[in-house]
Amino acid sequence: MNYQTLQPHADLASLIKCYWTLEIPAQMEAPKQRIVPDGCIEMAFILGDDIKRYTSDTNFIIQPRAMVIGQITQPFFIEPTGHVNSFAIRFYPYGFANFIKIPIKELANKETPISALFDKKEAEALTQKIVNAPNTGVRITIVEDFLLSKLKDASTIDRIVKSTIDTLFLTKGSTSIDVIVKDQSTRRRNLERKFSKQVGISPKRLGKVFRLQAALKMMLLKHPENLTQIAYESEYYDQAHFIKDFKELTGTNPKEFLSDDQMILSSLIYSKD
DNA sequence: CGAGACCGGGTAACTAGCCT
DNA sequence: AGGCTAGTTACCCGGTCTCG
Repeated sequence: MNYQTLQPHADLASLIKCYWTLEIPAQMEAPKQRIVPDGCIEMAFILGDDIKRYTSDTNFIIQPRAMVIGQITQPFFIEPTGHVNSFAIRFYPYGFANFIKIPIKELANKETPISALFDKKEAEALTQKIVNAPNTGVRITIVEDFLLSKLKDASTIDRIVKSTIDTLFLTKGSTSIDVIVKDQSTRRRNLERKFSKQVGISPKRLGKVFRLQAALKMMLLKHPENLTQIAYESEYYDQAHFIKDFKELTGTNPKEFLSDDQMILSSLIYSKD
């Protein structure tokens, strides 16, 4: 397995967190991978064999080979059908809205083919170029040229949205929205509207995702003595609350998650910065 | 039987539709 | 954009379950 992350060009660094590539040779029994929400929006190109995404225990769809995955608020289960070779762009929560015309809310919890987001011919041309490119460096150049040409006004990230997200991230989602609104020159309703437009999910929901990510990181890196400790350190009011959120966002409970090597592996892959 | 893991219900906080 | 309000979700705190 080969997972790599790369940094974006300075002009796009405010919108793009990183690029990543993943290569895994075909396995006889390719395991299902669990993808946990991380608050980011991804544009992904599948360069290897098809990837299935389960929509229930038994039903699945084949993911589009060039797609955008919006905010997710539930776990995604994917499964390779052969060898894995993916190239993806990870956008900050507010980083993708400026590139498209349709409300970003419509991208949540699913894959959208890029042909549905941009001019069809343009999208096809981009996909072809990415597929045919000799290496990741060239792919990044292609994608950056494309994105820069689509970026109408680079300075349109709403400052209030950005500072709200920063606050939520720094406090692991524990700051109440009321407190955030008090410090800003905006009303609650207005902040929600801005989030809906720029991020695609509500402020509270994004905070929830950040808090879970903080807890996950702690669980994976620290090898905790007990889970109660993790709950408190990641700003959960109590264990009950921690477990409830954990189950909602990852599909399993914390103990089970820690005891399954495969889950740990896949969440490390997808959550690494 | 004690400690950690987990569940459920009432209330406070949040979200979203509609009106101005 | 701001304000009101109904419906929804999260918080908090009570409890049970499981395992040594």
